[in-house]
Amino acid sequence: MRLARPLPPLERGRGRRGLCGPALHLRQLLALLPRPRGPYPLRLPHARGPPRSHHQGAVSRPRAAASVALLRPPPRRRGAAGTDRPDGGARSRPRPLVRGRERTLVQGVARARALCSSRAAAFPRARSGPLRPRRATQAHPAPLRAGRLEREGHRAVARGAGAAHVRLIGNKTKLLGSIQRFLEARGVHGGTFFDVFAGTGSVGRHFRRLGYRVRANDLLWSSYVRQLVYVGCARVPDFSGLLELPQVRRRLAGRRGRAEREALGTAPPGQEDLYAAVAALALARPRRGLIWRQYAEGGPAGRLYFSDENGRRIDGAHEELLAWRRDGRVGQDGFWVLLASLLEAADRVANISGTYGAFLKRLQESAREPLRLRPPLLDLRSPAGRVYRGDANALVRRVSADVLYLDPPYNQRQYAKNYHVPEVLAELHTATDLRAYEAEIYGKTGLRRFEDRRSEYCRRGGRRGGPSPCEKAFRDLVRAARAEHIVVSYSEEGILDREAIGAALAEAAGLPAFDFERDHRVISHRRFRSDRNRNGRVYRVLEGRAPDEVGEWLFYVRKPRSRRRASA
DNA sequence: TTGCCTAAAACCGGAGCAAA
DNA sequence: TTTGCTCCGGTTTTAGGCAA
Repeated sequence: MRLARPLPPLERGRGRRGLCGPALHLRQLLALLPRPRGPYPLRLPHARGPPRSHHQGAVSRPRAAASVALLRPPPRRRGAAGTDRPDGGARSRPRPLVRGRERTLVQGVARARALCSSRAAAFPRARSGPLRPRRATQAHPAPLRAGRLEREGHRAVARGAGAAHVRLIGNKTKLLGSIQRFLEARGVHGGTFFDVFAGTGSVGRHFRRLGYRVRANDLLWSSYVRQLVYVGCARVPDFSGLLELPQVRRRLAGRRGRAEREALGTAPPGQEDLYAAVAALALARPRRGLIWRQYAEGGPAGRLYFSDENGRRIDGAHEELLAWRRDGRVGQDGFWVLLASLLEAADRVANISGTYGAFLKRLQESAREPLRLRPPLLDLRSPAGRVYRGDANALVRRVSADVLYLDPPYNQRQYAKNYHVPEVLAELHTATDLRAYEAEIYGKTGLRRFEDRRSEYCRRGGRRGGPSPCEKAFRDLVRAARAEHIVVSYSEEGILDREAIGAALAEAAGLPAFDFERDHRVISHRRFRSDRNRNGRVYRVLEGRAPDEVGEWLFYVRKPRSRRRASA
């Protein structure tokens, strides 16, 4: 595992991004499922934002509206699921919409018609069973869907033995294939790929599988730990020192140990020790530690993020893992792998409804399930990447790359505070004074201040017509970037508007203006909406779009060598 | 077709800040 | 001092996935 040198203390401000998703509920880890390629991008949740007065577009409105109308699915017959809903059958699949040079309008229309007419065949209902691999280079991009996993998502995975699982937040898009094609259409086929707001790291892992040398960064510990494992891990850590401990051997040889090991399934060649280590950790003696006290049922804080038993088991496993590291029984690599396994297991039994912004008042069924650790699915065939945990704007000045991928936060939610529980679990090993650390936990939901993990990209601000903190940070980042190819993924509903992003990229590349026709794409999908229409509430409908339709933007710019030197 | 379960965005109230 | 806006913390709802 190649670990980048830890960064100096983080300055307050720019470049923060939580799990981006996305997501601890960790936006994530699907890219490591056993398939060679496949677009499974994940996004962060939206926050409410002020209405946009108009839909800024590089394509004329009549043309866009025509495209949207043609891409709308045919009306569904009554009797099908959801057809009598006031939203007119919201269960219909989202409609892919790609504009621009890779597909002409005529081609797009023809494809849209084909898609609509063959929708049922193209997107059969998900069902359990073997998952079919999907190539990222397939002719049709995967449909985008709001806030849901595809078949390979958590439910299916959770049922499969030994598979990595994580509930995702905000994964409203499936963009990996689109990003890959977007780059390939511009002649980019390899080199170093820097995902500076990595979140779950799904994009970085995807490009790692394609042979890129990936650099991944995020500010959150919970994201960092996973990326050390899924992006930075080059080989299976050595657990021989742990497995020769008499108590560990006894534990694994016992009835529960054998059952636990069996439940994990067959280990891939060379990973038998990893599976045994995970089983040993899963059987750690439960303890009443910080997680139980602060976040579990029965704990004195009264926060219902975990059941009583799971809270104690998380504490027991965490404390045992720390002891193993302290005694030299596991090395740093092994520590990260086991910690990632624990983080994912805890996430699966968290009593929440998507984010950790609030716990549910009663334990939901999944939270009553016993904590189950699973070995992370390591990608050992692709080149290992480097992982950072730091300020994006500072880091792009230090780390050069062929491709810089930017997927900054685009809403006003600070992710550290929406995913504080996994963040606490992930960073707890860094606390030198546990009592002082615990004393800083406050509020109904057990937040920590996380001042060092606030992101300028979540700040709208900018009254009186001036640029927002978000826009300032973005302009600074692309100006300072030391990369030839810059790709930006951003939500249509985000803080930045299209013109601001284009202007910043043009300025960074020394262009008079950004060429939206050539280097900008919109991928359309359906917005997830949990609220019904009530009390006269009016939901924003973007101009030229169907109700609940929202787009994901892709931007590209090539930075000439002179600008890269100048910005360094 | 039914019904359970989950996701994740919206709601709401309050604090803080800057302009008028 | 008032007004209007952003930001934050806490909570809930329900569309849609999925299994039976």
